[in-house]
Amino acid sequence: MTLETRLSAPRTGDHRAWEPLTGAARRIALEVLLDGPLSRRDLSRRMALSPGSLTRLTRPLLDSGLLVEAGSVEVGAPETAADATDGAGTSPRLGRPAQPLAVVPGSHHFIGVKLTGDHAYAALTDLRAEILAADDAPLPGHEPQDVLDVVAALTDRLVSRLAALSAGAGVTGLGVSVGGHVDGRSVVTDAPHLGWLDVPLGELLTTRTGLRTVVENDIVAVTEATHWFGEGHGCDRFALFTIGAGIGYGLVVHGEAVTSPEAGLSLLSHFPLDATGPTGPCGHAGCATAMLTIGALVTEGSSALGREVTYDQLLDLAAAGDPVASGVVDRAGRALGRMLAAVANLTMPERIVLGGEGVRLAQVAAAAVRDGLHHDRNPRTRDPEISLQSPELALWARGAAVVAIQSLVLGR
Amino acid sequence: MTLETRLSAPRTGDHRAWEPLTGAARRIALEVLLDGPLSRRDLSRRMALSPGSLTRLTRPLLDSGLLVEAGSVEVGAPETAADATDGAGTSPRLGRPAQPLAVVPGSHHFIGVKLTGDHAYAALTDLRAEILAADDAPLPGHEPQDVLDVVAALTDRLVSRLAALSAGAGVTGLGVSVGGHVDGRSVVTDAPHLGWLDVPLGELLTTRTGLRTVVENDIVAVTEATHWFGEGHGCDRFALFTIGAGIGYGLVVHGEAVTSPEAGLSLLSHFPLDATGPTGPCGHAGCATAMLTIGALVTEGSSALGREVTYDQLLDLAAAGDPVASGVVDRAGRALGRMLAAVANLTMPERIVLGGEGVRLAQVAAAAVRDGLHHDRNPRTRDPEISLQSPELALWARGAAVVAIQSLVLGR
DNA sequence: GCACTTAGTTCTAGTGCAGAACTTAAGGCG
DNA sequence: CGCCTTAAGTTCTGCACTAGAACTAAGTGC
Repeated sequence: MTLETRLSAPRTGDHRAWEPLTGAARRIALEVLLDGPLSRRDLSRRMALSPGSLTRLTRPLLDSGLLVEAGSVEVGAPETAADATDGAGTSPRLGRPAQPLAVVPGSHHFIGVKLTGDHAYAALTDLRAEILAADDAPLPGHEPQDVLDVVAALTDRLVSRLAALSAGAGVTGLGVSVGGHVDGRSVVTDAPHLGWLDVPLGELLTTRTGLRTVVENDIVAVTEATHWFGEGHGCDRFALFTIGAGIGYGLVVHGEAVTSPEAGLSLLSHFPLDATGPTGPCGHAGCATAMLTIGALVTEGSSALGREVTYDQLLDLAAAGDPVASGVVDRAGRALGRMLAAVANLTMPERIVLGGEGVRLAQVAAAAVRDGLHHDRNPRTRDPEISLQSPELALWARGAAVVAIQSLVLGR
Repeated sequence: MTLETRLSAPRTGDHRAWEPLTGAARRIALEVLLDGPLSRRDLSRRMALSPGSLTRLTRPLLDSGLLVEAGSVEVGAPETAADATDGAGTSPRLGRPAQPLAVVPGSHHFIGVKLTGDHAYAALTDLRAEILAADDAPLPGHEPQDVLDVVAALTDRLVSRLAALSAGAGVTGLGVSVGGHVDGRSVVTDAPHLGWLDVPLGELLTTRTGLRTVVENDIVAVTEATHWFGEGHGCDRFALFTIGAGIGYGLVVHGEAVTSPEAGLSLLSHFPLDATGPTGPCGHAGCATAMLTIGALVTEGSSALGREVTYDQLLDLAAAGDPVASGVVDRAGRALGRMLAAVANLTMPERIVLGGEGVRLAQVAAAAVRDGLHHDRNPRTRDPEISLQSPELALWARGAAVVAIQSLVLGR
């Protein structure tokens, strides 16, 4: 160990900065990373540690460049950060002002790649999962070798982009997400869209790119991103429901994502929502796929209107009051509401986050969604908070990057 | 502290035995309580502690009489316990034999009371939640005073029974469960069946009985009992679904019960299961209440058969092959299957535990339940394990006792 | 300027853990 | 029968981390 320490020069931002962290120091870094600038006093309260311990524990974190005292530094938006902290606290503005600690987002960088059946979407992020650059490429084939080539090429390009943005900075980790089942954040045991069974993608990419690589199911990855840095932040229990080409569903309970072997199986695709609804390709009448996916709505809308419309055109028409389009959209909205009622009844979340490329449905058909939600809910309940996520595709790649961030920060 | 130690004579089974426990010692006691006899070696592996620490930490637990070395003692079934441990391990039967540690179940006793709108059911249990005696009494009224009187009378009677069973033993804690919402395991904020709003039942009973008292929602309490000592034991994620006069639903995720403010609201009562089903008192067609409760099935069965039948008679007829009874029962079984599919799809449990007085439906209509389950499940999924719980009413009171046990063991 | 309040630091004593060496209790084997 | 092997459990020592007290720092209000 002493040998290794001597050999590797302690550069600022070196990813080794995390590794020797003891339990308490790790937790401090994690708290500050997730909950923005926090003073030592805040931390001592949160973690039930004495003030003295905080001085001792934070010093190496500051020395290593992972944290800074946000009061005296210009990272990102200095005043905003300071204001937020001051305003948020019990701020009697008395006594010595607190010295909030913040992570230096640029101290580490990560790359996330989301794989679909025919394309790879990549994003470069900082330690707080802010997207600095994005890129994508088609997959020439489904052989693991094809995918390795594409991911390596995307990674190379983003590494160069990062070098251009800030000289000397390197990438700490790579995260890859894929539809299907992933074991131990490393082995793709079953990915139907790629036709893969037991491909050790993590290992293959670690040797190919030289980056510490983790792999996770795509919806689990987005759920983690939503939990750590997104609309589910600070929530002990929330559900993520995405609408797009398909239906996605992720669950966080007790501050931790549920990662069952079934988490990647698109369990809600055939959830029954409207017995009188159209029948999807699966043969189920009025199932979630037939009622809510973009494809289903485009088909329904085009047939009802007597002409081909895109998803956005359909929603625009409904928003403008077109009765035919509204009929189609409201019916879907009502089905969405009943879906959310089922989620709320069975998982009791504090919040439900809606996302995916088709999330605009929830805005346009907001009243119908509420209707459907209340129809299947006990009137004594309070509605869960409902947050909408941006429909950007880059969020899927960001999810993969967050898994890489977690791997570093949690040390596993 | 030294003073206090000197003042309180260290009696065996004194409930103070738990209180000075430090974090690690508490966890050891908890592991041994929940996972039966464990050797120090087992514990050191589970808790990532050195063998030396185990010696140090277990000594006071043995001295206080909370634990015993199960190899040299006759508690309950000595040979069975020893065999189980030996058989379970990697048992190469080489080297020094492990000395399993076990809790002394009789070192503490608890009373649990379940309140309904018109009755109180009480149970006396040991530290492992085994029921030693049961009792019950009608409630003369809904005033808190009426309920206090009944609970105090039942408690007195069970304390006497305990004294008769084992001289000198006392009761460590009292748990009370009630349908409705309970705050902080103490205050009944809303109990519709009793017409209560914000009754500080925990405090009232603590002063009235002199026992450390905790209060919890009834279904949460049964869920905790199932989790710690019942069919959900050892499960990281499971759902409990009870069929009786109403529908009950509890959820454990990441080894912890979900206790949202909504957990006691009977959220699944109106869950839609069969659009063509009968309409319940709530006005929903084919909701869980209308399809699955004992009352609904008795009504359906009696009307279909043209004569009054009891629940058990209906199930007997169906089991014997009566086509009319089978029609009613299978339809309910199928609805139950679809209910379980929804639970499985949305919460991804390892196991679903079925309980309640009407649980026999799941046995008699097993094939229909499987049908309904598969109808709404992705064929790539594996069925969750399904366990049946005894339909005994005493389990509800046991649940209340378990909450009292938890209060002591977890120190909150 | 001075008291007051709260944040953060320094120092010391004590706790609790790991790790190594040792003891104990079995089976295997010549 | 005695010795070796294996694995569980114990004892002891050093170390890492923590709490707590006393102290310093940096502001506000009078």
